[in-house]
Amino acid sequence: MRADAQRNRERILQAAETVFAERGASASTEDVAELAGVAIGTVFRHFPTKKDLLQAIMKNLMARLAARAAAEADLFGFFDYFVAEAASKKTVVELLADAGLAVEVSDSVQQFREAVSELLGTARKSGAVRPEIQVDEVLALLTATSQGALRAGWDADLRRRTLAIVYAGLRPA
Amino acid sequence: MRADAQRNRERILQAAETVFAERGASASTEDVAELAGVAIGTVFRHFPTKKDLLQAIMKNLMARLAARAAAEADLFGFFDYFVAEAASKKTVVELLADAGLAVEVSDSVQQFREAVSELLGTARKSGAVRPEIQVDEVLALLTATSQGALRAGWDADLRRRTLAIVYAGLRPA
Amino acid sequence: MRADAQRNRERILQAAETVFAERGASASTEDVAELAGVAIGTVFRHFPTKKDLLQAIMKNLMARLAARAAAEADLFGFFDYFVAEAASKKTVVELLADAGLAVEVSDSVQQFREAVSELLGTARKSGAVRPEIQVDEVLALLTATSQGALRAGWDADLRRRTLAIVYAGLRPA
Amino acid sequence: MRADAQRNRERILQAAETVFAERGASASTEDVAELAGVAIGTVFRHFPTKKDLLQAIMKNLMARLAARAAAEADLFGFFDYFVAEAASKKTVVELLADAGLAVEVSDSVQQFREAVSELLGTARKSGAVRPEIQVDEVLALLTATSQGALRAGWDADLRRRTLAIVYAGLRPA
DNA sequence: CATGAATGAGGTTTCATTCAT
DNA sequence: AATGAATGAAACCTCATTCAT
Repeated sequence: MRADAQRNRERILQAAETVFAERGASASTEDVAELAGVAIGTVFRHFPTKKDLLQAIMKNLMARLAARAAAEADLFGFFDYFVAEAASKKTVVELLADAGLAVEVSDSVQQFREAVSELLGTARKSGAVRPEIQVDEVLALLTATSQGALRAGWDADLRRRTLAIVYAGLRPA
Repeated sequence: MRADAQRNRERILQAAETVFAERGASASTEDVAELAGVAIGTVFRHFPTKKDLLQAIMKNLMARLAARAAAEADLFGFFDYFVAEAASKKTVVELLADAGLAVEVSDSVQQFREAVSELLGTARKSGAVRPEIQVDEVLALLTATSQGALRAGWDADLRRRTLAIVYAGLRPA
Repeated sequence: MRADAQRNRERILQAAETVFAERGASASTEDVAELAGVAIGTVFRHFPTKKDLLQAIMKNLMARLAARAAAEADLFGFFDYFVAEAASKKTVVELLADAGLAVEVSDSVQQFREAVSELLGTARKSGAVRPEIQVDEVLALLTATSQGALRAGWDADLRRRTLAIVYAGLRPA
Repeated sequence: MRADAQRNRERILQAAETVFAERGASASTEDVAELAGVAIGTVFRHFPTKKDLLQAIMKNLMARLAARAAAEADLFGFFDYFVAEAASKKTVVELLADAGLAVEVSDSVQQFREAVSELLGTARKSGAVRPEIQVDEVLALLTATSQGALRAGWDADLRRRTLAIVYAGLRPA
């Protein structure tokens, strides 16, 4: 791929993330093109369908989240970060949870899952989380609370109180 | 309203609930009309805009949920029911969480909130839930887990394990 | 026709005149029914198509104008009245000028024409109007200036100055 | 703009003028597209709303009329031309008189007004028109007679006789 | 490769007219 | 006769996708 094509690809992804984050996945591809500063044809050359574009964003996002999770030491800290982020990103969570798209980004999802699994292992060892809790439940709670935070527009205080309950549920009695 | 009109209104609402539950709020009004067995004009006579139709569904739903909550004795039992229901209804949860629509159905939302508040009061008195927990957090968790159950397609077992964590978080230590 | 049916017919005509005068001939029949205080079906029972309703209004109007013209002594006075009226009635003029409708109201048009002809005769005899001017031109100028007054929104002063020119054109040199 | 796009834009404008001239401003955009030989989307790409399309026609028309007025030496000659043209163009006159649209084409209207003003000046100087007559009245008469010619379907002879009266009104006694 | 104009299916909404109540 | 709910064609407009330039 030529250097300028690569540059375009990245600008499109960046623009798409912004646009879809602000207006949801039903925002138009034309708006993405405009923000990216390219013509609509260029978007479709890089991502043949809108679905492809959404998947690419998702992949990108999962990779970043996995990196973040890998760099983080504390499960609850990561949880806080993740849910706070979700509150400001519409698509992130829409896509995270949408099984229809998830199938074809399984690689990045897998990496993300492993990073969270790692954090969970540490948390269990340190006694911060009950030993019988598995990564699936943690991911489920992560998804659920992100969605809630995003779609119901929790304020910072409600978010804190709600997560406190979830954390209490994860801790040993 | 004439009897036949009333009957149609209900068939439309029923059809709309089904259609939007299956394909989300972006399904077409035309499909609703077809399933209801009426012409498109009839849908728009009863609900002048698509938004009106969505709001009517929402109102309906909240009323049913409030009734269910009022009839239920146990907070956790209601929680189980609610989240299981959500798993099979796309719109329910989309709408529940969408503030844009919520504004004009606030009456029914209010009733629902009160029914949940009642359950929470009972649960607190019986010692099943910590006294400092408020109705906002319970609603937040309800929304969050419904969304999760719905959008991420949790199976029955994952749902059970995830809710178990939430319940543990609500109980006194 | 039963007395109540007759009453309804008149209320509908009255309402139609108001509604179409305010919002033009593209206003909806439903709005006419509402203002008349009858159901839409009643409007269509009395006037099987919208065109019929418009024609009936036109007929009504022409009769009133003919009466007014017959009662008036001075051509220019009638002209003033007519154009001032037009300025506040959308449909009047739309319909007056629309040949498509005019065909089937020719009776009333004929009466109106004769009333104007009468006024013109008087004006010619008194020397206020040149003898070679015929009723067709007077009607043409009547239509033209009404349309202008209506659609271009002439204010009272512009109307006066414009009509003054027309009157000067009608008078002997 | 690409050459083909420019060509399409012009074909659409041309088609729109024809269609609206024949059937009035309530003719459908779809019919315009068909006559222009483009898809409906193309019309809306060039003119995002129907109103925009109507305004563009209006602008076009005013420019042509202004050019014609500027090229003409004689006020009465221009008047003849204008009213004869109107007789074959529905929209021309509908739009000319419709203040709702006029607001945003004021530039072209202004140019047209000035061209007529110029002709009027010449006519006054040559003694063909009374000195106290202003451009507003001339424009008013232009609008009025165009509307009349158009909507009432004056034939060539009636048009001539009617305009003769108007011209007599404009001339010094 | 990039551009951006063109396509056309599909969505929401309006409204004259019909017809069961 | 009156009612008003139902019909469905037709209007405007959007947007994912294709393709000539």
